[in-house]
Amino acid sequence: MARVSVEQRRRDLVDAAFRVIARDGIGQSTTRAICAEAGVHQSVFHYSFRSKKELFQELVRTTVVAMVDAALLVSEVSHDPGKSIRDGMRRVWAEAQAHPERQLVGYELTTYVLRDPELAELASWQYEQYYAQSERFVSAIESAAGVRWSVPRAVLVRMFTTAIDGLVLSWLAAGDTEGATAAIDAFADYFSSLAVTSAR
Amino acid sequence: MARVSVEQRRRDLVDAAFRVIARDGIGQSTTRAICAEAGVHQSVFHYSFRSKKELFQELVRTTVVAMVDAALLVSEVSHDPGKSIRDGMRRVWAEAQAHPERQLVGYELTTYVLRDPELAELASWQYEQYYAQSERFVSAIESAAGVRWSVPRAVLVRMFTTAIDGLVLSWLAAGDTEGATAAIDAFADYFSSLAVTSAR
DNA sequence: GTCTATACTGTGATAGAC
DNA sequence: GTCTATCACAGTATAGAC
Repeated sequence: MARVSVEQRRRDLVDAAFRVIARDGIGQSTTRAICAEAGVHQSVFHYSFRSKKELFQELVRTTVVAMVDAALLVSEVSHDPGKSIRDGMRRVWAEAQAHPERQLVGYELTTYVLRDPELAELASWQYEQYYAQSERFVSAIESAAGVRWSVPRAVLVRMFTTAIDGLVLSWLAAGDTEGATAAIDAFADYFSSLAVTSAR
Repeated sequence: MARVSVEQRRRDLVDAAFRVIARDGIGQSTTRAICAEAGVHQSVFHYSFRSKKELFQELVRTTVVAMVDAALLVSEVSHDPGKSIRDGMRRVWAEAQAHPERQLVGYELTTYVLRDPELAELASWQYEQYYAQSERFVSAIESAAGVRWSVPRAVLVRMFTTAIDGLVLSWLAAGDTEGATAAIDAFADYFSSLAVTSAR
């Protein structure tokens, strides 16, 4: 094995850990399995990270950032708020369908960190990232379409995020693509109906 | 230890497993921890269940039934559809706040069984139970208030279930009670607005 | 800096004495 | 039916040779 920096080793192991969890689940993400996936000896683990917990902190951060980046393309917002919302939700929905394992990893990491007092703050951080991404999207629509909302923006953001998060989880579990898609569109119609032309 | 039937032993171990997971998380639910919680020796496990997986099958079934039973009291439906929906959502929300560990166990079991091909069908069964319970509630409102809905009933049921499921998960993670409550009420307003007087 | 070897504990599961 | 003892292996972590 080539000599690489500790920083690179840590990135390699975090990437390997994600692949192991995506493929086999968080219950199988042992230090041995992660090192095997990264192609290094198991003892490499403990001079790259002080503990398994330390790797998981980095793993949650990088995974959530990757999920958020993949989710919403604010650039695709138009003057039509209804179309923007529907397109945005469908885009996120298509992304989730394209990478279901990544979504499942997200839920596994949430429940995992909630069980460890030292990691639990990562769960709230994770959902704050989701809300922030939704808020950027909602704000972009406000600007592009010149609208406000008939509910507080924070409430809309919460409902928007919840609708997607809840539908993806239920779709992973129940596997009912048509029902989930119908619900996505119905939610999009509702959120669109909350837009009111801004009095200027 | 008193001699008890194998059926009783299985029930005891399933109950103990639930308590272990509720307290310490699914990652700590080893056969040893479960037997210690039940007050029996570890070797008791394997003449009550053929494997750990067999216990988990029973655990998922009993836990989901208990969650569904605790959720919605259909009896409290009135002639006012808006009030019925808001009260129903608040009741489920209060139940979730009263027993957050039980909710978390629900999410842990979902992701757990999704990772095991032999157990994965339990995840779809779980969400079918949720939908069925929501559907009973929606149907009760239809009858009591004499209304229909401006979207297909199945779509309303899906949105209703998703709103609660998603809000509980985000509340467990982010811990924002006020925000979640505001979103609950906003969703309730929306679902109420879907009621239309039945043409008879 | 890297890897081998290994410590030590925890894991599901089983055999066999009582 | 119950319990002790134990298996075979997987878990995190470390010491020390190179």
